[in-house]
Amino acid sequence: MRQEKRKELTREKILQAAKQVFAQKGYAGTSIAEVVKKSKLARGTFYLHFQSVEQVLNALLQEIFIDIQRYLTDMQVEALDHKNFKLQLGTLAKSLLSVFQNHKDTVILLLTTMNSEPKIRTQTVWFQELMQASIRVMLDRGVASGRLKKFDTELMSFLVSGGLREVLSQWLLYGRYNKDIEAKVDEMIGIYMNGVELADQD
Amino acid sequence: MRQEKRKELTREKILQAAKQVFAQKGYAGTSIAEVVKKSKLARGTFYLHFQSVEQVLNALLQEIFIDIQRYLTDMQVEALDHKNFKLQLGTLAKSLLSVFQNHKDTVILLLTTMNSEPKIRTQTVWFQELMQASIRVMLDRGVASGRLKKFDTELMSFLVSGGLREVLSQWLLYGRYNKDIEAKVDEMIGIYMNGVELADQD
Amino acid sequence: MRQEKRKELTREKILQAAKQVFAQKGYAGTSIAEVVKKSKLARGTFYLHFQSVEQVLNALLQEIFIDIQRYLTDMQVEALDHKNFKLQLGTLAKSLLSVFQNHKDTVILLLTTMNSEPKIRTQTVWFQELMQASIRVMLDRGVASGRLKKFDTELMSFLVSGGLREVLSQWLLYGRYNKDIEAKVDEMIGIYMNGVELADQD
Amino acid sequence: MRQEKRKELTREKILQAAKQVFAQKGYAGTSIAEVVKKSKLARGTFYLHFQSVEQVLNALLQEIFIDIQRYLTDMQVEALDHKNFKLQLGTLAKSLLSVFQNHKDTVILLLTTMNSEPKIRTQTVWFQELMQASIRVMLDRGVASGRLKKFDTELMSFLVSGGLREVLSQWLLYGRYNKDIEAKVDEMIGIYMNGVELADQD
DNA sequence: CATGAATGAGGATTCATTCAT
DNA sequence: AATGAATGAATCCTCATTCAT
Repeated sequence: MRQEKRKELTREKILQAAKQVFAQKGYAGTSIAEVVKKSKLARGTFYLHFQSVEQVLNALLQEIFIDIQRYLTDMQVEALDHKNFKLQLGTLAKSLLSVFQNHKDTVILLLTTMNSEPKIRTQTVWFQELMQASIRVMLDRGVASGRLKKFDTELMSFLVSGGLREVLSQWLLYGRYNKDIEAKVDEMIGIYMNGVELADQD
Repeated sequence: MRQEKRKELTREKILQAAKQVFAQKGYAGTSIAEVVKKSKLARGTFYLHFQSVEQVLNALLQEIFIDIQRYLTDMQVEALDHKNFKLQLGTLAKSLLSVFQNHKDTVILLLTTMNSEPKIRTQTVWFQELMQASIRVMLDRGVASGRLKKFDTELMSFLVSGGLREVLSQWLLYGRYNKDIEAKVDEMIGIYMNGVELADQD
Repeated sequence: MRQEKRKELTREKILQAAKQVFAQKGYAGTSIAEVVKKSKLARGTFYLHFQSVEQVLNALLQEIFIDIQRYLTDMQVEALDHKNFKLQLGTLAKSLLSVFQNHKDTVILLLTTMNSEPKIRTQTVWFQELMQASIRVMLDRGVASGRLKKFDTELMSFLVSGGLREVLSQWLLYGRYNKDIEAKVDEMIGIYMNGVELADQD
Repeated sequence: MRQEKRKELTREKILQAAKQVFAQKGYAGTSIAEVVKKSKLARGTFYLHFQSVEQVLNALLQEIFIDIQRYLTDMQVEALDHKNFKLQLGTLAKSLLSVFQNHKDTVILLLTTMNSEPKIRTQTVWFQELMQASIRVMLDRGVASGRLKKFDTELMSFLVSGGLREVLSQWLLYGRYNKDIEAKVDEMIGIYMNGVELADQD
């Protein structure tokens, strides 16, 4: 019983060490050797828990996956039941932000590995697809309920997920919007909802 | 003179070989050894032209850089001189697309290396920043001239560049929109200009 | 008492697992790790019974050693007491064969480890030496009793043991003589006794 | 041109180093690391010439293969053309011995790897098969020409090759017959030809 | 007695880089 | 300018062995 605990602890040490090395050198620049060194465990111990750096990355991403999925699922379900569409949207977006902030290191890892090397891509596409699917479902419901114009919701899901990703990068990677990120969310929603063109235009 | 020509030719062989290996294994998975092997040149020859894989990547990106910059500069300069704002925008966007298509392999390389490992990031941020700056300048002029609402043009530049990147990825990486990419561009502009919300909403 | 039984059972599990791995990968290719894995016991348990793969090999060979020795001893003792030398020889050889067949896996192990790597050689020479000594004793008695020509019985013991080993290999390793092995034994005796040359030769 | 020479020299260094390590530790006990160490070359250099210890073994065995094959082929061709069968046989056997003596180290290697681990076996069976086939052809011709009795020549080829191998082992591995090996060859032929049983036996 | 997590030495393999030709 | 053999550092990975439970 105690032994299992110890094993779990060692595994956690590896994950934490990997997270640090990933942050420093990036995923591609991370060797098992370095993770081992940072973890202060023996070389062989690594292989008792993982078979490759890839598997460690997976384990780290999995941690965030569940949280994200829960929030996105909630968004879909509730999104349509209320009158104030935009307000609702803002609330949900902000709670999603808090998930990201709780897993800040992992999200950075996700942002920097997404869409990169072919080998890694497979491990991160689920995130993109989950985001896009969630957004699209919301949009489809918006269209069906008459709140939104009829337009290509798939294209829109790409625009929104791409925009979100970029803003997220600016926030977590480059430290922009550190304080007023929530205000920016409302502004984003405004832009997507009503556009940037002045109405009295030809 | 003959020798210079020969040297240039060898350099080109390396670049072409590297492009192929990048496409197959991704940037991080590419070793000098493999580029050399694909180029059918001698190991030592590589070092007469480049000092690292990183430099090869740079050389490849540089090729596209000039073209992109020219187009973006054109966009800025001309964007305001005409009445039909949206039409103008579409035209410019489409010509930018053709640049991307001409350098398809390199753009894919750019898409998969952007925002990734710290070491590589430095070599690709210029692209993002150039795009965002260009977009922002256009938006600022639009605001100044009264065509666009007053809003955070920096935020908008992030949204647009992120959205564009995602659509570009879907197009070049995953083969979506292979035929109707131009139609989609107009749709994107429509969304950003007028939003997706139906006007008569409470 | 219960515990001793249990211990013996565990030891047997290890031996059986090792036998299988030996058959698959050969002695040199066998690691403790693999034996442990096949035995489904814990890594540490192995060391309670053996200290190395070498010791396991020894234990396996020992099993066959006693049986072989008994038969060979019998051969020596009885070989001279009867008139019909060749018939007697055949009978003894065939009973030896049945010993080999009962320990088929172990004999294969013996055949493939004999005369190989220096470290292993020491564990298998006893077999060769036992065989050769037994044969030689028989031959010496044959010479002494006037049944056999006077010749180098040591050399002959090498020829016979070598020949036997090869036929054994063909039988157990390569599946030849699966059915008529006993007939072949008589043929072998005939050859060694009377040679292959036609008598009326110059 | 000079460079090729150098490469060949390095290859030879590796082969010589390997030969020494094989002799000391046996094939199975030989690691690339040790061969490299003994050769005083860099670790990476090994891989420019061979991919595994197995390949080195092959290269060493190949050297002897050609010589052996030539002698054995000669034996077959000439064996029947002369009257004095036994004398002829002795002469050929002795010249084969000189081949073995010239490649003493490699023959020892061959003797200790033959019939051993499955992986290695494939690389040495050719030797056994070549020997047995050569012997059998000779025997078949002897039978056909009426010099030899009608018997199972395949079985006999096993007996002779096995016997030879054992005598060879005694000679090269254990240092027996260092001086009178040639006399022993004649004795062996005598035994195989005429048997050991005294003629006036029932 | 049995377990299995942890260890770290050692061997395999790759790779960027140098240098004599 | 081009070649490619050689280098050795760095990484990957396995294995025998220990030890607390």
